Amino acid sequence: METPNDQIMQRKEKLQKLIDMGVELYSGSVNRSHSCKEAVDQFEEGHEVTLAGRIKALRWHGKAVFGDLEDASGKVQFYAKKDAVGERFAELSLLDIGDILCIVGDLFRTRTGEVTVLIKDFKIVSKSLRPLPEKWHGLKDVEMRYRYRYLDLISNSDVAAVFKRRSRAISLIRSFLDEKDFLEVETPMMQSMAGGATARPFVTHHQALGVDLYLRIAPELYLKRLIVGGLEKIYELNRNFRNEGLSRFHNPEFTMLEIYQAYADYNVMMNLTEELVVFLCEKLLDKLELGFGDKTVEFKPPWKRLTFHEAIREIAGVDIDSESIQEEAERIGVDCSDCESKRDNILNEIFEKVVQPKLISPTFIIDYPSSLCPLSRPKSGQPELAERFELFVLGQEIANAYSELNDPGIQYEMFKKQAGLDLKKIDVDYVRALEHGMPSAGGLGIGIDRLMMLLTGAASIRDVILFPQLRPEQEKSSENEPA
RNA sequence: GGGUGCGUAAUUCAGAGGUUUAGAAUACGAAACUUUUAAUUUCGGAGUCGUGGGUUCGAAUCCCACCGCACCUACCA
Repeated sequence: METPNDQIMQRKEKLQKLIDMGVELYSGSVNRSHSCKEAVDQFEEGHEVTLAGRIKALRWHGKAVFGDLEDASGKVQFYAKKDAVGERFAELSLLDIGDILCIVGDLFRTRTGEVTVLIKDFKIVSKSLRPLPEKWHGLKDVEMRYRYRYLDLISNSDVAAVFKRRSRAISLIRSFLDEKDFLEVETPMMQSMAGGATARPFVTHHQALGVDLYLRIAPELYLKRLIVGGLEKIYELNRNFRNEGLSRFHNPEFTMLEIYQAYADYNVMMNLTEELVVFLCEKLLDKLELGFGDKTVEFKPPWKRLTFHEAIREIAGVDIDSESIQEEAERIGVDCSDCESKRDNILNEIFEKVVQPKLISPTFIIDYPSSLCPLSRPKSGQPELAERFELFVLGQEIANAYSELNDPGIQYEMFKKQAGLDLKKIDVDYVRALEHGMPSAGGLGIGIDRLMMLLTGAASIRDVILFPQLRPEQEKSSENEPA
């Protein structure tokens, strides 16, 4: 019922004119001789180049026009004049900002010294039917930036840089681990039981098998099966899915790096974590000190390592030997109403509320009370502590690691406790695998999206995920229909 | 789930203490211009002020509901 806006109408009219003129649009491959950047960097007066890209600006001068052509490498100016293109000038006059254009021409420098292509021949590769966002403020509306990421990428030049850095980081992680003889593996994302973490899963259904399947919340139990199978050093770098709330730090699907190493323990994984993150900082940023607002994060190793109890004593200033830890908590204003008066729960509450936000530069917190982490191996000689660490940076958890539990008896008891009465929820095959004997092992998980937030200075996880989860777009009007 | 804030042209933003026809810039159309580069000059078109109700002589503006988004908070490895 509504008419599309007049700019779309005008562009459609231009498209029709081009068609009427017999111009072939939306055609096939284009053989470029250079990228825009190469054309500028390798400038040679009079040298012919064939370039292609999106028109980002047009400056008309009657029977001549200057424009900016942009491809993935950068921008180059082109210049077309009626003398040089003859009657095809009419075709040029139907160009719009946003059109995809292939140009053939000779390089020259304008009187201000800018490298420019003097167009001899050209081809409209694709006509743009919708106007681009405003040229110097770019696209600001965050909803539109996430929803229409292509527009964000076209109009905000720094966005591509974030995702290029992310891609480079992923590639560096692989080469770092491959170099150390870790084997990259792929385990099921559709699992008949969603194990390895406690989170609400997404459910789907397999028609042919007639069973419900869960999108994995963690690859952990499959990776450990591979440790049983003798693959000693493995990692998986891929998506996990958790059916929980969205926030600045949570997206329903997120990228996780999990690494397992047989015969290692959490100390080995701690060193590996430190080495990996320092490696990434050096390769990606060429520095180990990052500023975030008024805070400075110092990645220079060795990183601070505090036991859970030390952290609470030193950072929260709590007397952890106190008779009444509850009183201590209340003294520093921590609400423990949900802690069921359990000492470890209260300590955990103090840790999360008071200690964690103060962990700015990378800090390993080690040796958690066993009761807080049933899935890890008790510390030898101190069964009340778990061989586990978490890495915190800027108050956010970045990594989590354990000396893995490999006792099938204890594992089975843990599963039974978690499953309650529903014994069908127990991954008996995993217990069976452990019964065949699993080497001691260190296991490490690193949240890649949060790590990328650090490495790009992003304030929201949505700034490091190309297409973050949003509520599906509503059918509002013909605005949404194809132009 | 709870709280706070925001939603005005294709885009970036003004306007909010109630008053003629809701402004600006970019973008778009017309005219001039064959070395401009945020091109310039002149003219023009473009908006159901998120949606729906209410108060009022009169609402973009005040009130209510809904929709969408953001932030905080809660839940959650």
